[in-house]
Amino acid sequence: MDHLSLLNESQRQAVLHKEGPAMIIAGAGSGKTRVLTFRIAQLINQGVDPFNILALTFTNKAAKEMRHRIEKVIGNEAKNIWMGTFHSVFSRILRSEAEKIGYPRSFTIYDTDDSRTLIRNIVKEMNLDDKLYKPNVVLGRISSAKNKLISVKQYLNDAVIQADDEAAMRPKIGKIYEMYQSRCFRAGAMDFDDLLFQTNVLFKDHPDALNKYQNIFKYVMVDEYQDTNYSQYLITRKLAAQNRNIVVVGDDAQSIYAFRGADIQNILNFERDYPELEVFKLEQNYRSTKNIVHAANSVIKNNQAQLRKEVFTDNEQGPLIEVIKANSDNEEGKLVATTIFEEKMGNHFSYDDFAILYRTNAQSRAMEEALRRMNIKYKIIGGLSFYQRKEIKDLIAYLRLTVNPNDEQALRRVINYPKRGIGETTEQKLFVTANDTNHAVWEVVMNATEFLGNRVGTAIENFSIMIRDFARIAEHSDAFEVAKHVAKHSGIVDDLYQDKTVEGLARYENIQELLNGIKEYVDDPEKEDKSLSAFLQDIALITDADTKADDDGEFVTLMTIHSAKGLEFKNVFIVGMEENLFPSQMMLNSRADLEEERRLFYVAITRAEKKLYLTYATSRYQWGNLRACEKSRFLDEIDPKYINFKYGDSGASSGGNVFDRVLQRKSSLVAAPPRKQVASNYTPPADFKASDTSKLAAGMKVEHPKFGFGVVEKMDTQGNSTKAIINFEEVGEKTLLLSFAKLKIHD
DNA sequence: TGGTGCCAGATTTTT
DNA sequence: TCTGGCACCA
Repeated sequence: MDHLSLLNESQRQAVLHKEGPAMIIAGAGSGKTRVLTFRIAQLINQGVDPFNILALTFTNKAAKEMRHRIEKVIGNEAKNIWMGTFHSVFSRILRSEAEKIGYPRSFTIYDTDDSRTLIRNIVKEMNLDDKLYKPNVVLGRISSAKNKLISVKQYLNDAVIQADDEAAMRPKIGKIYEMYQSRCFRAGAMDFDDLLFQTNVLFKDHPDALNKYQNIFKYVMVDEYQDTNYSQYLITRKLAAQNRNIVVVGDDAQSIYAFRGADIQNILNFERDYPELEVFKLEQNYRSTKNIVHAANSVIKNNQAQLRKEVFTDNEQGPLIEVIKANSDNEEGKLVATTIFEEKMGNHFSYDDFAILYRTNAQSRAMEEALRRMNIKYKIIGGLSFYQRKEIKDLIAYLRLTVNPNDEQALRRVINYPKRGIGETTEQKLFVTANDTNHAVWEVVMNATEFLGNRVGTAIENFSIMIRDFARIAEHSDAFEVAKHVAKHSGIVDDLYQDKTVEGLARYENIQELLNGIKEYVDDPEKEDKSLSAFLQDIALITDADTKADDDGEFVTLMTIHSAKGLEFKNVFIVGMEENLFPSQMMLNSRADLEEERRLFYVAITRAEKKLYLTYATSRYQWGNLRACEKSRFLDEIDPKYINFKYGDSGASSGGNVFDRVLQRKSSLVAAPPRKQVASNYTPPADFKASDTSKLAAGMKVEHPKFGFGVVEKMDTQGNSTKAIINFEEVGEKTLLLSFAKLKIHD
């Protein structure tokens, strides 16, 4: 095996480990992914069937990357490995076993927004104080119960939990949990936590199913083990119970998801469950310079709770870590942007070599502005994801309803969008009737005239006829065909045509973009199931962090530290190194919280290969107010011999007093140009009629009911979908999907 | 029923 | 600053 020569001794031992339980403690940058990939390749080379290997990762991205790397070593067989996040692998399994636990095969996956709205509704229906029962608080409580595998029944019967809720003045949470769970069940929906919870239920109540998967997954591997919660821990324990071939990889110093129920206890549980366990420690860092590794070590030393491990490196010393002080968040952005520009020019870096990491998504704004001003291309990972935009959620809601008409949240979302005269009162009546008569809401919807009388009844029944019509199409068409039909006939597109503001145009384009995305999904030869239902399952678990980077051009990457885990960059900026921001003020209440925050800082530092910059500002806008900031305690925890201090240049003018900054802001506000509305002035003529676009070609002049006149620049045909890139007189270049856009050809 | 306008609360991180 | 919820009116 020639690839074994690429490994150091402890890596090699870990790779060669074949049978039995093992734990790999892998320090940051110690070649963990390489060890995992090689081990899988090694197993397959030794005759293990890829279908018998289950590899669980933390993000879809990590899974995809690992698959690629294995493919490089062993070729196409890599496709057959079961690899993915806990959520995606087990939703796939639940999908085929759904009936066993009483859910429909095409169950809906509720995202956090759906869960929150449902809870808000329940709180309202129960006449509880919504100031006390805030959706986020309630959901958090329910979620952590589920992650600890506490069912509704157990929750209600547990004296300690009940006392806890009472002490918090929220005694009704158990009741809400009960309602919430039964509503989800009736809607044929699972939330994120249910995907794990119900997998446990399936394995507990159906030994035959458990047995089946125990026999499939002869070799189980778990990456980022320190971030698993109890529910996940139990799933892996059950799956590995028969063959005991389980290998977990983790680093307690990088545990940053306790807020989501991750429990370091799982590492200790693991040692208890498998006394015959072998432990491998990977301590040599291949990623970063000595300065960075030592600085990271000096930070993590401040944590009391940690497994003993000494990360070291043979890499060069490298430059000192720069600490940069700015007078405001905007100046911080400016300093970061200019530094990136100068470094790139001076050292022949690509923009891909830079990442800006922050604690909260809100901080991206100042950075974006500065980068834009300097014409530096950037890409934001995370934040408000594409699938969270209103118009996208609307169309998705129609699609969800098409697949699963019991989906309550989807129904609420679109029953009166676009407006069809079904108001809030009627909507309430629908749900009350359903509850009173013990019917599914969808039953009531289909027979609305019977329950609610003729006037509104007809409107509702028409709506239901439309949805059933969609469902009929979905039976024999792929996801793209259905989506295209739904976009047109639901009235969403027409509704967006009405809106001529910049935002309106953007929304319209987003719908196009979604359709393009579905088209790509359907054309992807690796996807076996092209049904709408499969597509919906897929996107429910995709986050923005997973979407592939835009192929062309180089970009500076912006993201939260959480999403940066597992990644590495030559140059890293950690911005907003301020008290109450990083560490976050929500994390200052307990030692455990503060230590998690410190581990987060450790993760951030160890993303850097060559050079690390830490920046902070002495004032910052928050909720529209300027606030003074103090530099983070974390800066003082780094051994100063690894640091070089630098100050923002504009400090000389005024000393950076907060009040001066206010004045400066005010004057710059006055000077700022008025916001412009780049709406198109074009209004389509009353007799606008779309032409047959089958012979459309570059150079032709066209008219679009929303964008006005334009010239076709380029046609782009892929499979049976054709896109036209059109340069419009008023709104510039747009890419339109021909099967969808209404165009009139002028010759 | 639907539109407007005011007020309060939000920012921690993600599957 | 921005958003979403709610009250009030047509």
